[in-house]
Amino acid sequence: MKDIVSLCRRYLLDTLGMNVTLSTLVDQGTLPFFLHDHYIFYNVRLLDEDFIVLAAKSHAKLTPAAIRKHVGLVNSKLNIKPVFLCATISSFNRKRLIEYKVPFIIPENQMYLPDLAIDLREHFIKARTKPLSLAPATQAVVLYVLNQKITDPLTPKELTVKLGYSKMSMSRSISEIEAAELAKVETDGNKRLVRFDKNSRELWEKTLPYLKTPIKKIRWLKSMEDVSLFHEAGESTLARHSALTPPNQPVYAIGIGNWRKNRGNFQVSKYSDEATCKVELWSYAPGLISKGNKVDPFSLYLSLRDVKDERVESALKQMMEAIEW
DNA sequence: TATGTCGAGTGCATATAGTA
DNA sequence: TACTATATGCACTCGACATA
Repeated sequence: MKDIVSLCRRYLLDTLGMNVTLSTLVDQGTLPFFLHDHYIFYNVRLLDEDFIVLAAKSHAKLTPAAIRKHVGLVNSKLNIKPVFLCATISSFNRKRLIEYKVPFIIPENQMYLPDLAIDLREHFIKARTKPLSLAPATQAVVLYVLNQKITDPLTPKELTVKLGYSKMSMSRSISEIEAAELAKVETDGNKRLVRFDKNSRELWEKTLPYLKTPIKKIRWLKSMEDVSLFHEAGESTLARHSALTPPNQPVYAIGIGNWRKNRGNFQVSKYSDEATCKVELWSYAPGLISKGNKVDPFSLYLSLRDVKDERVESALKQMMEAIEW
């Protein structure tokens, strides 16, 4: 919290040439208790006017409407003009705050103080942090790039066409890829271009910590009637890439959405011993990425990397070593 | 300069699954 | 059963560009 206050002081000095002091509000008792969960309050004097600064403890849960309500409450209780202060803001929320005429300061970014006829804006810092793992749609994008060996820059629209996700999902995926520093994201006019500038091996190694198994669920089928809906997966495919013995019950994969659409057509068994094959329900459709009727080696690796079996571990190593990067 | 088009970003809504 | 988390789409808006 001390950081944002010093950032604010410095920002006011740089932009308005004012060396101000933010002192902790003494008379806090008159303010509703719940406000103290969200803000720390400071007094500040700007251009001969007193203000009370509501420094957000965490802006994540504060919507513009809530901030407007809180600011109005503080104004009515203390009869001093309030100013909302936080570290970052999205362009959407900035617009809403301006619509609501809520004075705010975003250090090193923007200051909106209508009472002082001040509306300074520089640039918007997107509150973007490194993801812990990639969304399934994002994982599909990276694996598509790896499998198809794509080097040309891609737009969200192209990815929408190629992978069948909505443009919004692809837009979010590109943001995730940018946040994880997996590729360079550039803008060309109103187009956004994602350029995977690493070689395949570098991209795979850099992406690996963010990747999850594609398997959401396992199902057992009494019979396999329409094999065209499925891609060969699991140990069945791994056996083709290595010296591993194929399993007695073949393993297949299908996107979970495709499974839901067709599940009335399958004879599902509760028990593996009465099934003829095992089906993995994947978070993305294996056919989006794979070129043939088998799942791609990268997704296969992710689907089996947690299997604690020396034979599988050895076969996976063998398969990955054989990949032509 | 005004206007239309299109790509992109956002909050919110919805469906689904997991968990207490 | 209710609540929560996750994943994705919808509706809307903004901004850049092309064209008249």
